Amino acid sequence: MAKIKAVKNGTKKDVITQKGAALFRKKGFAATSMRELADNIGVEASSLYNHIGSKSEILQNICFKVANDFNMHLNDVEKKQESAIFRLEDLIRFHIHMMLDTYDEVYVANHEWRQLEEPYLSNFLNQRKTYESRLIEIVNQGIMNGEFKKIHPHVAVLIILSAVRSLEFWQRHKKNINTTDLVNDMVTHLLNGLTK
Amino acid sequence: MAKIKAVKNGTKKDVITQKGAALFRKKGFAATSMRELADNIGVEASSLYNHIGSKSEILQNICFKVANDFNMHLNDVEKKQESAIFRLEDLIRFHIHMMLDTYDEVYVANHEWRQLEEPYLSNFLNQRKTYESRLIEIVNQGIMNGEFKKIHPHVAVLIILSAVRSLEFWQRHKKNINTTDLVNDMVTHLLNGLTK
DNA sequence: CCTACCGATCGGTAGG
DNA sequence: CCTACCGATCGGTAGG
Repeated sequence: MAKIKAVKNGTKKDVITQKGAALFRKKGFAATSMRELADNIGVEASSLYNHIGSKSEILQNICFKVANDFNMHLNDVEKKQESAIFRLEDLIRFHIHMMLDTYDEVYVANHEWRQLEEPYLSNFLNQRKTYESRLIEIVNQGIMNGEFKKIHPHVAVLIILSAVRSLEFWQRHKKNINTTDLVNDMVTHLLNGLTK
Repeated sequence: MAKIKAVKNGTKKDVITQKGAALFRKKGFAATSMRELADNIGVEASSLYNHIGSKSEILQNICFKVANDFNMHLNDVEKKQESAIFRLEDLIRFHIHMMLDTYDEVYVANHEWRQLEEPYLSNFLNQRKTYESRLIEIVNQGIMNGEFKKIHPHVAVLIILSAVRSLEFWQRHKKNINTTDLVNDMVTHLLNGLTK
């Protein structure tokens, strides 16, 4: 039974979304054709439309799934009411975890959101802006507490978010350093430059 | 005379490259049509081909121009034989400067290189890998010197390169913080987390 | 899920 | 630099 659960990838729609994410990451959304995606799955292009409404819809599914995962986790972190440094480390570790475990989806959400159509584009950007503001608020609290250096919280958040995105390049180096070392080194670099 | 120099943007080919960079950044390479680019310049699509050989060639010009600028500057920095921390700060400031001054081109080189065709794709990736290795060597020297903490130099370089890329999101915040503050805060965050 | 097909748009060329 | 046009490919639909 465990085997069946491990093998199945959910509905056909889920398969299309996953294969779509893998192709969109490798070639970009606009440069990937529905025929290519269909080939990759093993059906004709027209058959895809029994499970999804349009090519755009695949991109929407990917982007909003990723946004939702990050928002949900941030909700949890905010509820904890721990120190700012604890919450920030939790968030950094979650970002790294998401990047390593759902690489294609996160990559596509980071790079191809520009190809979303309205109103999805505006909605996505709003969500991202809100997420960023909530991170800034956490850093701000840490500055008030005296946990962090007095730098612009905006700049600190930009650096942290970008640093975790650097794992996009990680595939090449996977062999040389193990994940635990990587996460610890990253947290050290990012936080010890921020904590007093 | 100064006015003429300020107005002219070089050859028509340069205009095409610049307008191309602006459009490729906003919409992506694959999602930008030659008719759109031509409209933007104020000619018919077919007229573009008097100045450039193909759509791909525009992307090549952008990516290799950017790669060259970074390589040339790194050559200068390596010649200086200063402390590792001095050279690293110089490099960080140069990256920030490039990002702020030639935003479209750097953005496109960072995001759309995937759309390059062979042999340009391989060549570009090789250049990037070499550039990264040279930065790692600088950090490594700093660790040997005792200037830097003992973290994986690879991880440090990934964080630094990603952090300077975060300026891609900077446009939105330009009004709130001035550039000098930004650069200083960024250098502080990145280096004080790295220096003993 | 497939065959057959649509109108639109693409990058690019010929010829002046 | 433009008009006129090309073959190829695109996302998507009809109908079974």
